[in-house]
Amino acid sequence: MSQLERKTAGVPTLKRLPLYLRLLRKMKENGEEYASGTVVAKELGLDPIVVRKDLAITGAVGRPRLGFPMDEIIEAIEEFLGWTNTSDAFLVGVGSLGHALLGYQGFEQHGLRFAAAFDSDPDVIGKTVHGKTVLNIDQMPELAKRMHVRIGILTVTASVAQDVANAMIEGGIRAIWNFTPTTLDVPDHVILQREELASSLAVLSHRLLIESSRQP
Amino acid sequence: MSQLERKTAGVPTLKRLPLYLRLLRKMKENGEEYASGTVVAKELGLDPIVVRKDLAITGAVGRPRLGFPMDEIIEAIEEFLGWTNTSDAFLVGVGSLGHALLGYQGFEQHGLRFAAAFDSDPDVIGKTVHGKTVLNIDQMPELAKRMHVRIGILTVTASVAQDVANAMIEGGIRAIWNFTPTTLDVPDHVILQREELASSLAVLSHRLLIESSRQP
DNA sequence: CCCATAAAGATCTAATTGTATCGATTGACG
DNA sequence: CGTCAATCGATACAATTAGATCTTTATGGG
Ligand SMILES: NC(=O)c1ccc[n+]([C@@H]2O[C@H](COP(=O)([O-])OP(=O)(O)OC[C@H]3O[C@@H](n4cnc5c(N)ncnc54)[C@H](O)[C@@H]3O)[C@@H](O)[C@H]2O)c1
Ligand SMILES: NC(=O)c1ccc[n+]([C@@H]2O[C@H](COP(=O)([O-])OP(=O)(O)OC[C@H]3O[C@@H](n4cnc5c(N)ncnc54)[C@H](O)[C@@H]3O)[C@@H](O)[C@H]2O)c1
Repeated sequence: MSQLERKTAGVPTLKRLPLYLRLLRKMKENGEEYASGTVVAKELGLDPIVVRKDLAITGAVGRPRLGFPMDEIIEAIEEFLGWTNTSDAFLVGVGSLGHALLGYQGFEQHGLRFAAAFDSDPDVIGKTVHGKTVLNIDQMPELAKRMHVRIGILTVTASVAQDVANAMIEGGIRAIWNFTPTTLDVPDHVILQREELASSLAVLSHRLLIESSRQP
Repeated sequence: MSQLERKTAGVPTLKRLPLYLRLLRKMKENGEEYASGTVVAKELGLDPIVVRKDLAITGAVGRPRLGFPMDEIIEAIEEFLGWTNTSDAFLVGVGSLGHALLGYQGFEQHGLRFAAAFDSDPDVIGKTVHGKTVLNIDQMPELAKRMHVRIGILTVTASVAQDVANAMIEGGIRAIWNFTPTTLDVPDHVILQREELASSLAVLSHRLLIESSRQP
């Protein structure tokens, strides 16, 4: 128990932390010096107890009556998520989705920087997209090794997703953020994060169906 | 208990159902007539027991030794999710993300059709994006009412997300799929589904951090 | 200087989800 | 035609997570 340096948190907690972080940064900009779990909870529509427990896991200590010192709590969350030092990532597949992601400014605030983008389409290779020149996919594994890139973002056509994932792993990439609907087969030591739009849609559809049948 | 016609499922189950559906459709194309929970589980890297329980909730009945009849199980999942009749949806905010979503073919297989797209930018209004003409946002509430659209997809600039959501609700929209980082405040009867990229990234980052500290 | 109070922090309980076990059924095969 | 093996389906068990209660602490007002 005690030999583990860094506490490990449950997935629901991890998913809420970025929401706290975003709100806290905004509150800091407004000049607030302390943030209590209570106001954070109210602002985000969550239970105060959940918020307090989530914040506790990051190691931050709050002061009764005041809450958590703004700088400390922000630092603690960033530290806990590993967002203090921005990580380099490769994006592969500069189609419409890849295009959107490359242009999204929000990632830099979450410790992620696009070190390079790759594609296999000759029409796309060499083009500059949102300030990044698109490189040839063939160079990817070699470059990943040289730059010690650990995160790969997959936005290629579904049918080639496994091949590209293999190439990423060959290049030493240790975590793959998979936006394709393909179920990837990877070694144990590689972390997979699937971004499944269909799943979210399923939750929404089902809730809508339940609501509709309740009061038609 | 028994007066509820349709069973309600937990979120994790709902999120897995689309994965089953996609795989089952592919198996059907390959000419398979039955699908057992075991092979589905193996294919998707899940526990067979979980798959069986998930499939059971849809009401489908399987046959020992064979599995579930392909047509029945597919039908049962679609029915359960409300994907048998495609629903019309409005997409608001045809920026880079909205552009990508409009061009995504996958949604039609998940019971969702973009009835129309809207924006406020005069440079975008009137343009045709992936076969859809972009309309003026001012027309949205009125059109939503007339077409009885129940689903709204939010891909506008974060700062105007609440305003646009209000307009959607004014138009009678009952479920909002929110791709912006804004925490929306909506009446109880409106269903909110937030698509939070930062949350997924947090899970990935944290796992990477844990892995790295385990074997550096 | 003390008291009322808001908020953190610890401990417990309940619900949800995942995991395991066991029997029942049915088609395949010898 | 009978045995076998695979699979469903139900039930029981365990772990995780959400939610609730209670105590402690420190601050700000009187
Ligand atoms: N567009 C969306 O909104 C959306 C939503 C959810 C999921 N997805 C998934 O994301 C993926 C990409 O979607 P998209 O709409 O951007 O498709 P797209 O066709 O626009 O883009 C795919 C890109 O991948 C590139 N590519 C193909 N093979 C490659 C290879 N071997 N190496 C490198 N690059 C290669 C293509 O050149 C193209 O630029 C798809 O799997 C899709 O299912 C897209
Ligand atoms: N691009 C991404 O990859 C990405 C990822 C995650 C989240 N998001 C979020 O999605 C949203 C859209 O991102 P984007 O990159 O497409 O931004 P964008 O600026 O490219 O697009 C925003 C669009 O919204 C339109 N718009 C602005 N105000 C409007 C209004 N009042 N009514 C109707 N339309 C209006 C703009 O004209 C523009 O076309 C943002 O909130 C962003 O934070 C984007």
